[in-house]
Amino acid sequence: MTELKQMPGHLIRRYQQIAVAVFHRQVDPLGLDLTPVQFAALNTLRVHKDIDQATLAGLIAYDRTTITGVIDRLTAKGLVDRKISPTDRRARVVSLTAEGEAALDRVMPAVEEAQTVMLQGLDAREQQVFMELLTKATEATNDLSRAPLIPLATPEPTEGAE
Amino acid sequence: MTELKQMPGHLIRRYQQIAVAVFHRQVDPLGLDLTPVQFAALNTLRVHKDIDQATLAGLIAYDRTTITGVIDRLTAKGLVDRKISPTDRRARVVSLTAEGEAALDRVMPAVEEAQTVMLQGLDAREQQVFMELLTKATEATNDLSRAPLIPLATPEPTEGAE
DNA sequence: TACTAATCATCAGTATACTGATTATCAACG
DNA sequence: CGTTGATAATCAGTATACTGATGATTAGTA
Repeated sequence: MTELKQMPGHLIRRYQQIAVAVFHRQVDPLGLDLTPVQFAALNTLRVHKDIDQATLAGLIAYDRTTITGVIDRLTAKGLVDRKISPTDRRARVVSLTAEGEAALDRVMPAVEEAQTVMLQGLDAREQQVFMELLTKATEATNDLSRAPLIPLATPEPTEGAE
Repeated sequence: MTELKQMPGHLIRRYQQIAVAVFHRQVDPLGLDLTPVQFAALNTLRVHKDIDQATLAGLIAYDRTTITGVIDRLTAKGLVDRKISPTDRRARVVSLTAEGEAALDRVMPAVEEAQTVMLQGLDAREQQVFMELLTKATEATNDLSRAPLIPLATPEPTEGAE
């Protein structure tokens, strides 16, 4: 496998660059000045209210260091609010502002369209297979990343199945 | 598709981060101080001798701006040589040094192992399907990137095809 | 309680990637 | 030959990502 174009790592890097370009192509015309990472943070904060930065990082597989800057910028834009946790003074609890909520509503359709564009080379069946295999490959190697995905602890741990 | 984990863009970003981590896990112990992008450049320069930076960028789908820094660092390490093109004084012709060649030889097995690790969650059949679909999806969206893959002009242009 | 280990956020430094601008050079054309 | 447009490389500025370190705080424990 000395051929670069046959290496998964190389293809993934290229595809990620394309994903970012497609995101901006869809989102920038809205004039919202959001990046893919910033969108992911906003989207997650709508579902999980009042979580600290470390938890947020785990939910989206960010590096803890990276998220400091991301939240800095989202705060500067007034889209999120960051304050010291009342239960742990080390932690910073992040939450969406009303502006953040509105921005998320506006950007959502564009982001969904971007996902469609990303997969435009594949037919419906291929898209499904691709997403399944990508999910499977990612889950199997999740722990090899410095910033693994860390789901919230589920209240009821299902025995046997994980 | 409001679920982040179902968005191809999000999964691709995660998988790319994993790819980088796996690369370093395999390569760093060799003490070579190479990044995935630097490896791709070296690997391509072995196949294509004496090409300028713009051509190299096209062959690996780099941004022209990015490659300036990459070649800077590879030059500083003594792995590549950069000189003004004898036929076009705007262009810089890049070539592997003997040290670059040796580094590439040393790092190659580690990089190949990294590709295997990346795909460890998939069986042989799934790996093949995944790579095919990833290649197809990437090719279909190549032109949406600021840094598309630009193959070398083939000597014989196939008629009919665009 | 005092000590130690762990955790949260942040900082410093480096390496991709991007946008947009600039300089040097080349190509094309009248 | 001179002007115009395109191209190669680079620079300035911003945003991820990473490594490794630090300060503040919490948790665990003797």
